[in-house]
Amino acid sequence: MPDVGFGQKEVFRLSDIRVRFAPSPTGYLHIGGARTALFNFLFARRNGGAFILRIEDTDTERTIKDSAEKLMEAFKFLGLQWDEGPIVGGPKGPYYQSQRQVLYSKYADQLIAGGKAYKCYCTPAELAAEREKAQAEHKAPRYSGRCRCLSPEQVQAFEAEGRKPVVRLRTAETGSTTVHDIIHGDVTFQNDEIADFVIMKSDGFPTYNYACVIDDWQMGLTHVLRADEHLSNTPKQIWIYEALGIPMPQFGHLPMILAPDRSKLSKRHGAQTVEEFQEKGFLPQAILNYIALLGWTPSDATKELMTLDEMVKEFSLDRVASTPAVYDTKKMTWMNGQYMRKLTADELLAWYLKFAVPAGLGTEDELRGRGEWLKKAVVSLQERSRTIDELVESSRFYFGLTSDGSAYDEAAVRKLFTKPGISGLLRKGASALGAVAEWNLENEEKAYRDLIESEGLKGGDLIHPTRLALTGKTVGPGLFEIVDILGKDEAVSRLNTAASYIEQKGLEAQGGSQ
RNA sequence: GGCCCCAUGGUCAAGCGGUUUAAGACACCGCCCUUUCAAGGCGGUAACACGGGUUCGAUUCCCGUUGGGGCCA
Repeated sequence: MPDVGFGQKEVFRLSDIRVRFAPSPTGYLHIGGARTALFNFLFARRNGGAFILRIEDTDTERTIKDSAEKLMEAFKFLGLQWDEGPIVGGPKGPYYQSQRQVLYSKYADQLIAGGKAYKCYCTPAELAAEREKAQAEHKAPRYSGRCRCLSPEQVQAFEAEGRKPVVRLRTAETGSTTVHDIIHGDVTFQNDEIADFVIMKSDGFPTYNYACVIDDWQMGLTHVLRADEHLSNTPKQIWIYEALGIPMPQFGHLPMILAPDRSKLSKRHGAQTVEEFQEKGFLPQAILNYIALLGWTPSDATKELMTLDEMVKEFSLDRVASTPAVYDTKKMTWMNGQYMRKLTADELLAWYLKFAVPAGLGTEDELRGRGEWLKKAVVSLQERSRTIDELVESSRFYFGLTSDGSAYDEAAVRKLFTKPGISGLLRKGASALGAVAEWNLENEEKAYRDLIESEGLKGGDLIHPTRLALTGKTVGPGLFEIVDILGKDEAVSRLNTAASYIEQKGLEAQGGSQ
């Protein structure tokens, strides 16, 4: 690569960079696709280029209704904004392949007229027979090329039979085709493996490889960064570029993201789409940060926590790995926790509200009406939650406990509510709190500490049962924080309720022998 | 089946021929802090798939084997 990297030429090229993400609308956006999109996005932003979104919806059988919209919603959620594509438009549209049919036909006709492609009338049955024969001979299944030179009479005969032709590209039987890949280096394929492949199907729709080339060219792409699974398709695409005599982009095949069982991501692997992680209460910045690290490392590999802006500044293709990565939800969950802790109280509350309403904790208006109180409650759980979902679940006790005792953790009841004298102690706690004149954290804690001292107890002897009485659980925020947020009346009431429950059930007698 | 890609701890991953007694993170296990749980701090267990070369010297380069993945149908 001579004279690259100096002077105006390089500067001009950098600002000219155009990349794309081109999903098929056949389902949700899984994290592999999201990662490919992210790398394209980062590469474009880093170099001041354009990031294009194109929907590859020519395979009408596999296209799932609304999934293009779902896909775009996932992009919106992640904050990956495309510069050209559906909704935003752009100079190279339309950005749905289904609306670009005339282009595919036009250039197919041009290829046929130029002798670079031809119509093939072979039936699926005939092709299957050929393929079986090849397999039996342990050869690559390869089209024989027998429709290459049909006479006008033969064509007429086939047409009369009502056969619908496909269009095949004429390829060479000898020699080789090399992909100059940014990630993998040169990868060479023998031409006899390629054969005359189909570019237009008998139903008039283009094949993936063909439509992809036409669009990548027409949209002026400089780089094609896509998943490794397409590396084997690339020599065919190169043949199309050459047959058309059009400029080729640079290719970069990104390592795949694999499921924990090391196979390709698919439905049976559980949570793996952006939508699913979104529903589980993952933050977009955590998802982005985590998937960025799958196949890429910043120059300081020990600095893992990065904002999108930082990633943009740091991104470079030569730090992209060529090895596939298995994703690990545990690490992503940890990272999500890290990001949750960085949120301001208001941001956290906003996220909380989105999840608390569907979780049945109240209507949006009701929750908003609890304003500052709710914010304090949510913040008290911030350091203890790794997802928004966890945050919401762990907040339930603030809204009330059922009075029949089912709110109390069973194992904890056996351990803490069976101590002789515990109900009386809880009632004393209730009185102590009830007597606090000015309700603030210091006074509440002092009242309780005084009680502990006068009873000759260790702190935990009273604190643990109190936590259980107040929250039904043994884990949670600091006790006095809980007391303070609950408020005097509620705290007193819950303590007395617990005491009554213990008395009614005769729990203390059960623990008497301890 | 043919072709292609890949190979450092359970996972991500640094390393790009000697500076390595092989970073760091997650997970796991201890300890500290502590009213619980988290968070935080400290420490620990754990890896260069195998076999040949090349080289004064290979985790790093080449070949093969094995394993994993993908594409074609």
